[in-house]
Amino acid sequence: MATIYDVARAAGVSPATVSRVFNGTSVSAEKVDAVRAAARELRFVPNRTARTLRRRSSEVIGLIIPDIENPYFTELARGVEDVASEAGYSVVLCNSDAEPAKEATYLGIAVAEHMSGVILAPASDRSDLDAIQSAGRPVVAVDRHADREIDSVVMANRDAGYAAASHLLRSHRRVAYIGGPEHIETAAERAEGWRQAHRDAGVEPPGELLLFSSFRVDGGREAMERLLALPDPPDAVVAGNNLIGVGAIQVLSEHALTPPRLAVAVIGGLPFTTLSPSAVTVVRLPAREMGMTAARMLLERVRGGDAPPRNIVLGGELHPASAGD
Amino acid sequence: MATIYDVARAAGVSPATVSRVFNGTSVSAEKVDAVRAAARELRFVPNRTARTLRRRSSEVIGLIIPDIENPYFTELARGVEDVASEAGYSVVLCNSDAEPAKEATYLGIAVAEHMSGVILAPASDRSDLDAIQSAGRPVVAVDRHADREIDSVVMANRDAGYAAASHLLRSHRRVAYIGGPEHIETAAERAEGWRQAHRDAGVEPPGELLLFSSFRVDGGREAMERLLALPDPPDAVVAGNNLIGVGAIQVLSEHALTPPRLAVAVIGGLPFTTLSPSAVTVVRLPAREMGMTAARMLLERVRGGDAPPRNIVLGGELHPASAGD
DNA sequence: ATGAAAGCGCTAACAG
DNA sequence: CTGTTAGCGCTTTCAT
Repeated sequence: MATIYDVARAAGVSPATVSRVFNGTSVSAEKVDAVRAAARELRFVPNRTARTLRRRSSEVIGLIIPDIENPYFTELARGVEDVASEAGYSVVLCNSDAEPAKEATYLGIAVAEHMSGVILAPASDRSDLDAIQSAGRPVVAVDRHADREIDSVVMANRDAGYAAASHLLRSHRRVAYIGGPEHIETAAERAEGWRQAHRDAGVEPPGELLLFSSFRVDGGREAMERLLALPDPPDAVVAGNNLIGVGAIQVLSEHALTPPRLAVAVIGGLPFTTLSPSAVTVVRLPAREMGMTAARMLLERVRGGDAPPRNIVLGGELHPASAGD
Repeated sequence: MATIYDVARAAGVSPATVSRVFNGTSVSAEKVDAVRAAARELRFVPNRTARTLRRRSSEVIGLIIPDIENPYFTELARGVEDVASEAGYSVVLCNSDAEPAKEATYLGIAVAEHMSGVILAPASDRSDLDAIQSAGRPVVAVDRHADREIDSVVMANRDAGYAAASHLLRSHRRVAYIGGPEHIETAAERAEGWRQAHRDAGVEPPGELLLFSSFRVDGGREAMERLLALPDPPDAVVAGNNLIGVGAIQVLSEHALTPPRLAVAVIGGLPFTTLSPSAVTVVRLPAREMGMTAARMLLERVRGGDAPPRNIVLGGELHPASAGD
């Protein structure tokens, strides 16, 4: 492990000059060459840890998401990564499992490792951002808002719920909604869209068709079973996210009600659906774009931007479309 | 950002003692208490960067995978993470996109950041491990072998291909295979299992039914289209991985051949399938276990284990089962 | 058991 | 443009 001292000696310059060469400050051409040659010769790799310690900041940004196995979040991660690596930042992906405790651990790591900033999909509405904020590290919230005034980028959840429900209401009488936990903002907002679509269609939202579950496959399964067991079951259903959609459709298939036998609209993409594209309606959520936007906002803050916090809502024009992602 | 010096002053001890308290070496009970109190008071968080610089090793392990959006790899990541965090290590997830150049970049970051070690799903058969190995950092290969003698854990790919094909051959005449790129070891081995199953069934493997494509959804789609266009199309197909399976089934659905109309066996889980569980045969690959095993092996090396490199093959007894993950 | 002191490798004033 | 120097915050001998 060669250091800048080794390189400096080999190139006949001072360590500072070596550092300058690797940081793009002005050095005479000949010395640059000498340093580069020596560095190559010695297989010199700058020690990032030392640099981070000195600079008190590293070129990595943290991304904390609640479920690394949910394609929605990996797509988001993709977006973050693309923008970040373009700008020379690495991103480290942390899985909070939707547990505030794990989230707190990772937030702690972020400050202890001097990460430049964090993009956080909050696990609860009470994320403790005190430590990281007082360390001066910017945080941007994605998917859900944090409990304080920080940059955030979220989906037009209400619109998505509205689009899905009103699409189904055009040709169906009893349109159910299966959402995530009611206390999660995204679930509540999408449900509100569902309600509004009913009202705008001149119908009172049927309370027994509104189910809050979990944003996971088993949540969708269990809720769908309950809906089918109703005395007067729905003839259409809005799935509050991709995984709920998967679970609901699985149950329908098991009951020989594979869509479009019973109509389904899913909020969020179905990247690995094996259904024919026309069978299910999808209201796509631009997760990748959300990641890219969040990354850009974060980098702006990292570079010292101090505009007032902005809240960006993505997907103003949500079109129900066929499945297939 | 309090430092150990601040804590030391507040607690009336030396910085060394504070360090000892946080590293579990012997310190008298009263000083421990004083230090802990002061640390809490000052909201002290040990600076990991400084520790890493001094110790020349950090408690993070790198995990480099070719496709973060493939559930197979996120499941693997889950396994790694569970074992690692249990042992007090964080894992940073890096997406090589199956590009050797990106892989090389991340390998470089791993040494520059003093990561304890790396778990690598090689993007090619010529990963350059010189730098990281000469830095003394252990590497364990997962999913595919590296081009040199290091610990590795892979799937019983041949068996998986064999199990899938022989299952289908019990009730079908023309069983195709769609695999990833032929030069990728996993693809080649699974194909070999498919061939062997034919021979054991007393049939010559039909060359026109063996297609090498890409390990992605579009690869599966395109190959399935080609198979259906054959003069004598197959009546069953083995998908070489989960994404190929998704693509193939999508195409089948579009041609009104939804499984089990045309029989499909998929190598690897179908976590988000929306098919009824009995429609598709799945030969499950224990990705999570692979991650856990790799993490354990890596940690052993990190702790100084110097046994000769081991090669672990997972899933000796692969049972074809119904879909649904 | 505890403290003093010397760095880990790099960067950023500050001179020159 | 270039070199000297002083740390970043922590761990770890080496004494005591």
